Amino acid sequence: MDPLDERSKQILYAIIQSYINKPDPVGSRFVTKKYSFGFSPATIRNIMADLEDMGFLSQPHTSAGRVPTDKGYRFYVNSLLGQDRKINTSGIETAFIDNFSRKLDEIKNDITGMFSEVSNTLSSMSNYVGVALPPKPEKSHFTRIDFMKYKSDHVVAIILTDEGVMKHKIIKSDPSLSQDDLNRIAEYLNNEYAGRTIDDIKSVLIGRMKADKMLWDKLISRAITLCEEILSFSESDIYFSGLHDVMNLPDFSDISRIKEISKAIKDKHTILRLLDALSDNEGVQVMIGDENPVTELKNLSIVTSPYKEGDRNIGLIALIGPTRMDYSKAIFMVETVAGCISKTLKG
Amino acid sequence: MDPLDERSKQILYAIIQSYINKPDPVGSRFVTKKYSFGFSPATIRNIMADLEDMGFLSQPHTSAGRVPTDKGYRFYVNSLLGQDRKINTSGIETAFIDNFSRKLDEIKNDITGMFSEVSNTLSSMSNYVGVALPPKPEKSHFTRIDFMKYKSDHVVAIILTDEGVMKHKIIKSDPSLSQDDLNRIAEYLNNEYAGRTIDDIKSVLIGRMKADKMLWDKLISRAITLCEEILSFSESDIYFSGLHDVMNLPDFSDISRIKEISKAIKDKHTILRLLDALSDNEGVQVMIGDENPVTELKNLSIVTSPYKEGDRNIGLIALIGPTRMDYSKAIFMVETVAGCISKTLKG
DNA sequence: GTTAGCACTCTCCTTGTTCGAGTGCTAATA
DNA sequence: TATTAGCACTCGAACAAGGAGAGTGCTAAC
Repeated sequence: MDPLDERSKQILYAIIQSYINKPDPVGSRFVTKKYSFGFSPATIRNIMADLEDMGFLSQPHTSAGRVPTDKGYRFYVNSLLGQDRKINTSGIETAFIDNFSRKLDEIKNDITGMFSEVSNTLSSMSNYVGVALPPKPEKSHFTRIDFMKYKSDHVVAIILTDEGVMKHKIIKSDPSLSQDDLNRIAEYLNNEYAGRTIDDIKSVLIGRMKADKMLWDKLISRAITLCEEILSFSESDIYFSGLHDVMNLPDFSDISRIKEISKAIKDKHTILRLLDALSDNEGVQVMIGDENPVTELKNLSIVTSPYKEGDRNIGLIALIGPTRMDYSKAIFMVETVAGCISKTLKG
Repeated sequence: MDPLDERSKQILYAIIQSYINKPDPVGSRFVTKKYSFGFSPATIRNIMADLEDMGFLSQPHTSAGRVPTDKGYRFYVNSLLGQDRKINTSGIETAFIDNFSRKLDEIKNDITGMFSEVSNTLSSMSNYVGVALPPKPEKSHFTRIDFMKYKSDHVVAIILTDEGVMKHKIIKSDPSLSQDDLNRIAEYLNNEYAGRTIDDIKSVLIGRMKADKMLWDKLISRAITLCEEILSFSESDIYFSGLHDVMNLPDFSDISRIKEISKAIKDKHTILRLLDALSDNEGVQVMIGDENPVTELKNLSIVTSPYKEGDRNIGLIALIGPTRMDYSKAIFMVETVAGCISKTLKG
């Protein structure tokens, strides 16, 4: 299957690592000097030519060195993912991670603050764009709901979930609903449905509530209308940060590349959909350049990992950067930060 | 006071308008051609040299045309602000404004959505960075508070205000406080303090609550602790948008300029403080380049206007762009959008 | 299979040149 | 006295030419 012999692999690996380290096309002479393979430049040249034929490398122009292709990065990432990543080789200090973990714990009651902190940390540590998707309310366990009357013909609904995710919503409602009525509806919901996921409640239980109608008559029918509106959440939140830092990377010294990435994160919907689709998979995932289904991201790479509550994936974080990404560091960071979040949500 | 004669003013005005329209240094020949003042280029040159001596214009290099200085723009803006702006000269269609106004009305119950819509509209219409500051909760009128017990040792507090701004907060609390206790505290607060501004409650009433202590004994003392924590809001929200669109302006064709503006809006705190300081002033305000107290904004201009609820300024919107801004359009937009918001909040 | 040697290619940088736009100054003009 | 025409001058943008440097592919020798 894999037509690469060991030597070619080592050289390819070395070239990619060197290029990630410094974005200059890598020449045969450089390889022999920097890494002591014990071959002359001419030999390396032959191998490099082969690697180019196989699509792992490419030449910007005839007399330049070689540059990895997406396929080359894929090889590199695959061998990284095959390695044992328990050892921190990313250059990120463990003290920093501990510190971050402690900080998360302090602010875990403020889900907004927590996830903006997460994306900030991701980006500032990596110099790539940090992305954080908070737990989706639909997948969370319903803990409690409360209603408040507001301005006679509106109702404020507040939903609490296990992870502390809270949604509030102001809804126009029948003015004849009194605060007492609302309290009764809330009590009913809290008693009957606590512990279920919102998705459950939405799909299955609204049907059942309709069946309960005989019990509660017209109050319940109003409650149903209310709930249907409340449980239809608008699009999830998503936190980005680090566009500014990314501009300092040599990969984005060209203004059109900045426009590219800024366009990609500008319309959140696209990325949201993409990440949503990934959120059920396990472990770190890497999408390199062209592998990306979204046009706007064809020149970028995404490293992403879900985080868990117990054994359910409930959300996701990611790093977006140039295809010439420090994948080793990015993978380590994303894995570590996801681990911190899972730990915080558990504790 | 003003050493400019009418003729010089007209020429200066024309030069600035031309430069705003197209960022090429304006030469004497061009002025004579484009605007028919009836003088030869030589005469115009003399006047331009005078204007340069007075600091209204500057030359990028000896043989280039002239470019407005900050002082020049200030002259331009002052004469704009002196004009009657009731007439829409900005090229923005009234149909669009009506549409926007209607849209605002639809989503006025969702303060987050509303203000992100505001900043989006500002930016997409102008191609500058749109900024929106939602009403500060501290200045809002307290309408209602509610508490919910959460995970035995936490309390969720929800505060509603007149403008519908709602803050929720999860607070660690004494586990012995029962939901009943919480309800009684809430009832007390709702009865006693509805209608006051949060600032009021914070500064004056917490003192009074302490005096009430005899009445309610230890429950109230707990309530006080709770309230103190609840009413200390974190920094206000601020919505930015349009960094992406700004990149298409010729003023930001240089990457370092993009970094500049992106840095400026990256740390929200600075701009927040700046705008906060302006929010008590009446009407549109323009800060041009150097006039700006914040270093990061020395090369940018800000056009801003407060919006009202009744006759109180409760929040603020702004446009940030290059000093070569279409001030006429920007002023019109900011004024109009602020008007729409005020109208929506009233209705 | 590996290596040395060599001609070749391509980019980057520097230098020189031209062209055009626009200026400032001076002397002539109304 | 204000305005204008004329002219020499300056500067930047655009283009061309040439050399340096890095790296390649190919061939023949080891």
